[in-house]
Amino acid sequence: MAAIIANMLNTMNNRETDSIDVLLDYQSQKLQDLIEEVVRCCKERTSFLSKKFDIPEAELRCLMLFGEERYLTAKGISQKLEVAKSRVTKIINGLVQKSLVESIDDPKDARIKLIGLTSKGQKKSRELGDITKDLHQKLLLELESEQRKMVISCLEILRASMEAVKVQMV
Amino acid sequence: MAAIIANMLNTMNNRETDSIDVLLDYQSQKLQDLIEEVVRCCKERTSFLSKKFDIPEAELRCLMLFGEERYLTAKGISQKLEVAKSRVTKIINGLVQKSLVESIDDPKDARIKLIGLTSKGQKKSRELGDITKDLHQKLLLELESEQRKMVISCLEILRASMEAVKVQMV
DNA sequence: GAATATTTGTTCATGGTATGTACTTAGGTA
DNA sequence: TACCTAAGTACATACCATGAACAAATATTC
Repeated sequence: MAAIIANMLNTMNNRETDSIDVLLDYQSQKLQDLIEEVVRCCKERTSFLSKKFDIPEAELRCLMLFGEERYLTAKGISQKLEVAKSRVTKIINGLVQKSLVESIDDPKDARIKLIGLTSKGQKKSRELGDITKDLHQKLLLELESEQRKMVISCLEILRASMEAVKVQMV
Repeated sequence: MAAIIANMLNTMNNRETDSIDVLLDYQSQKLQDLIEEVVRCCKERTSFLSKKFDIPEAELRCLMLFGEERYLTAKGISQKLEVAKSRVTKIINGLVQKSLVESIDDPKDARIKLIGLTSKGQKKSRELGDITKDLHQKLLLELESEQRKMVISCLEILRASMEAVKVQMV
């Protein structure tokens, strides 16, 4: 069906009155399907890692937040993860119970708890980061050098357009 | 920081011994970030629609399954949605309570219930589909004609590569 | 044709994701 | 000191999703 339309479009050579609309219809459907599949594939990946490590997805996400920073606060984590503060409490509790993270009192402000990775947590975090990086490198190695650059710049264009549409949506 | 590395890479002209690895490192990080942002943007969109229609995301997804088909079975929905059968029961219950969907007994097989959209459900489904289509068209209209084709073919390449990596992962 | 197996859908227990409100405690400010 | 704001927690609620156990109907096999 899609092939038929594609052929139609080719033979029409994009010169007819509504061929532009037909083309746009076809392309937007294609775009929708492709994005959906990419998203699905990412969801599969995170779910796979969650099962592999036997750690809930939200906790994994939290674990990956400690990039260079030694300590994070619950509030900071809440902002980076884009979830409510109360959600962070639960996530941290899970990680503390697994001894991946520990919280100490801020010496200057007793309201604040500093959350830091334990050595076990650091190991897991590094391991997880390595797997993710490896996965993306493998993905790039599927491509020719020129394709890599093109795919990345196309994603950049796509992201910018999505942002632009989001803004004008309101 | 990324800009520094990018400049470094340009001046090196990709000829040094490890420049390929450095480039790959840079590109894989970039790829990871871009994909993450695209995924986040999609999640925002579905969450936005769910709030706008006051219908849970899973139910919206289900609503969009009735493309041309008059009736779907719970099993069919389960496969299309890629969720457990028991989940479908809940989703259908929600949609029935909102009078968006109704289930009738299959005349040939008493085990099977045929799920079909009510007229209200058809309206919602069409409305939802129109919004989604409009969104993707707006996105494409942000781009030049040539860019559109390129972004779509790049997404196709990306999807294929993700699939290839997934397969070799096991 | 009766016994057995399979298919369809439901219920229930469980666990993960996420929010918002109310609350406690601690710091800042007037 | 009295008041306000900030940080974190507890709790109620709702949604997402699975798997096991089950009931009813249909298929298969002998």
